[in-house]
Order: sequence, then C-alpha cells, then structure tokens
Amino acid sequence: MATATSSPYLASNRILSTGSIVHSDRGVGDMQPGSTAVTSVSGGYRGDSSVKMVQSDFMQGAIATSNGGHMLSHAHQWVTSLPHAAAVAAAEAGSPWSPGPVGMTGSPQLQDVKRNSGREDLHSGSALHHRSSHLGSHQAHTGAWGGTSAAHISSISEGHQQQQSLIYSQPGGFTVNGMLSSPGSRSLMHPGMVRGESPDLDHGSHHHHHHHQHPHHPQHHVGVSHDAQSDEDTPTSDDLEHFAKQFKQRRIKLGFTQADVGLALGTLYGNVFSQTTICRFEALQLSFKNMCKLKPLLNKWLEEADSTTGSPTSIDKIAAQGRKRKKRTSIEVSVKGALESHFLKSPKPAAQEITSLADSLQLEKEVVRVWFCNRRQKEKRMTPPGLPHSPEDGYSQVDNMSAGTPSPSMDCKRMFSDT
DNA sequence: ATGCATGAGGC
DNA sequence: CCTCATGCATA
Repeated sequence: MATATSSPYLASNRILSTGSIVHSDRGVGDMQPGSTAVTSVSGGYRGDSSVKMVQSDFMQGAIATSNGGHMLSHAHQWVTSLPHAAAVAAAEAGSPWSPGPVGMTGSPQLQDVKRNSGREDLHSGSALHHRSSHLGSHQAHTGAWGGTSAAHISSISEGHQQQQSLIYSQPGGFTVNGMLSSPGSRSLMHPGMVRGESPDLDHGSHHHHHHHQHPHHPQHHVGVSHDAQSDEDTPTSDDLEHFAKQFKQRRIKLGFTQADVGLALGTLYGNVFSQTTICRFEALQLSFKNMCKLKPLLNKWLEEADSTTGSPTSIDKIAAQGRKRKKRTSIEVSVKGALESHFLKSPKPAAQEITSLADSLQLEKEVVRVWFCNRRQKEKRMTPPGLPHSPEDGYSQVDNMSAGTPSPSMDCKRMFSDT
C-alpha cells in the first residue's frame, strides 16, 4: 500500500529523455506519510512489450556462460569488505587486490585465452569458456581476484553489436571524442592531487613490488605508456588497479568526463557505457571479470584520446529510448539498518524469509529481494568498502578494519563538467 | 559516487 | 530465484 505495493506504475511517456521529465504521475496508489520507504514513480513501469532494449549482450552471454550459478559458500572472496560481515560469512581470505596468494596458486598469468576468432555461434556465445573446471564439492568460485579462474575474458571483439547500437555507430572515422566538449581546459587542476595508491592493506602479510610513483611526478606526458599488457593477457589485480588509476588521471587531464568516455566508447567500438560504469571502473567497483573486459576498451580509448591532439568531432546525442523504470525506492536508514542486520545473519534469505521480512519492514517483497541481491553484489566487488585509498602516495595506510569505519577517503572532485 | 532497478542467462 | 553486468535517478 504505502510503497506502491500494487501500484501499476502508471505509464506516462517520457519523451524527453534525460532528466527533463517532470513526472506527474504518482498518484497511483497512495503512500502513507510515515511509510518506511518512498517510492515515487516518475515514468511508467515496464508492462508493455514496446521496449526490448537489446543492450550489449554479446559479451554478456559469453561471460555469463562461464560463471553460471554459484553457491553460497563461495560468496565472499575478499574478506576486507565488512568488518563484521567478514567475520560471519567470509572465511576464505583472499585479498581482492594484492596478489598475495594465500591459498591460491597465484599464477594468473597468461593462459590460452586469446581471441578465438572462430566463434562457434552467436547465440550461445560460449566461445570462451573452457576453464579446467575444478569442480570440487564446493567452493570452486569462478572468478576470484588474482585467482587463476578469471583468466580468459578477452575474446570480446568489437564491431558486432545488435540493433541498439545502430544509433550510435556512425559510419566513417570516429575519433575518440564524439563529444563537443573541447578539452582545451586541461590542466586546470593540480596534477598531483590524484590519489595515490596503497591498496595493500588487505592483510599485510606480504605484498610484492608495489609500483610507487613517488620519486618523480607521475604524470608527465606519458603518452601511451600505460601498462605493459596490451589487452591480450589477463591482467592481474595490480594491473587493473594501476590501469584504472592511470586512466582516471589521463581522462581528467584530457578534460573528459566519465560520461564522455562512456559515450565515446560507444562511438568507437559500439559499446556504449554509462557514466556509472566508467565511474565504477575507475573506482574498481566492478567484478574482476568485468574489469578485465572493460580494460581493453578503455585502453584503446586512452590511446586514441591522448594521441588526438584535439579534434573536435560532431557529437550525436541520441535520445535514449523510453524506458519505463520503476522509480527508486528510498529506504530509510533505520530500515536499512534492519536489512543489514538480516544480511549478516543470512545473506541469502529464502523466499519466505524475504516475505516476512518485507512485511515487517513494510516494504515490497521485491524491493527487499533486490536489496539483498544488490547487497550481495556489493560484497563481491573488487574494492572492499572502506578501503582507504589514501590520496597520498601510499604511505599512510590507516587501518580500516575497525568496526565500520566510514572511510571518507573517496575523493570525488569535480567530474561533471558539462552535465 | 551510489542506491535501487532491469534483464539476460542459468540452475 | 540467483548471479552478473549495467544503468537511471539521486544524494
């Protein structure tokens, strides 16, 4: 009732795409003033078959194939996530980033991946999965950071995308900047303010050579001298971390926003990405596999970007097609706390458990279910929350494992230059 | 930068 | 129903 429990999400066309919509419909049901969650409806909700949204699925299929269903046991690969949660659930230590293989035979180097040009089929997309399936009784987690499993993810080729990208792909030479934002305003910021590195606080047992970019100023025009492995090998966690950092620096210096990059990627390779994804990449908040997949793309963009000494190209802002999405449900903090508690007890509650919980919290069951899904996903990200990415060079590593450290270390400066 | 959401693909 | 990749809408 309150949270539009059965609200049909009245459909209202959202012709104007980005943000311009002043949602008028929300009188669907009726929400209680003091409800636990407010879910306002802006657009309509899905309910008709008009929109199909075929996104970049060519890689999705491929990857999804290799990691089908997991079990609950493997859930946490990196204990660093939550102080409390780690204690409960995560037992198999394995730091996300430091290739300090405690229990895993760390040699995630090259395998046989490469690009198998001969894709068997287009629909199955199981071209790249032939991992030696170590199907132990349990705990054969597919993609652990720095593990051997996440070895092959490179065969994603570009240029093959379905209909959705038609609007983006423009024949002819597209340069990196498919945007109008003339990067003439570079170096507006301090070059040295980029966050340094010091991710090895995972366990402190041992960390090998961590590249320190301290002795000299890291960012003179490095050109394209990012990291060594072009895009064929499976990068290590360190590689990815380094690359992400490099990428962000360069991107900023070139005067591009995350959204710009996302669009440019679409123009370049047919894979459009949102600001969110770029952001998460830079922040290392994606799964290992996902990071590996995106790296080559971003790498290419980077190369293009800094080689292009300013070539304004026409931008084609295409209006995103209508997409009736349920409006974000805002969950109260207190309720979130309750959810958190339950999550610690049981990360994967049963259907009925969800139901009762939803009932007691006065939330839609679906909302609760999704919350748990997202919660689990977050637990699996690379960057453990609270990881003090010290803005410095990497000497002061505060201990984050101390009961819910807020970790305010995120330095989110001004990234939205144009939006 | 992130919280909630959608959907494809798998069990 | 889950996981996983991704993104709209938001704080």
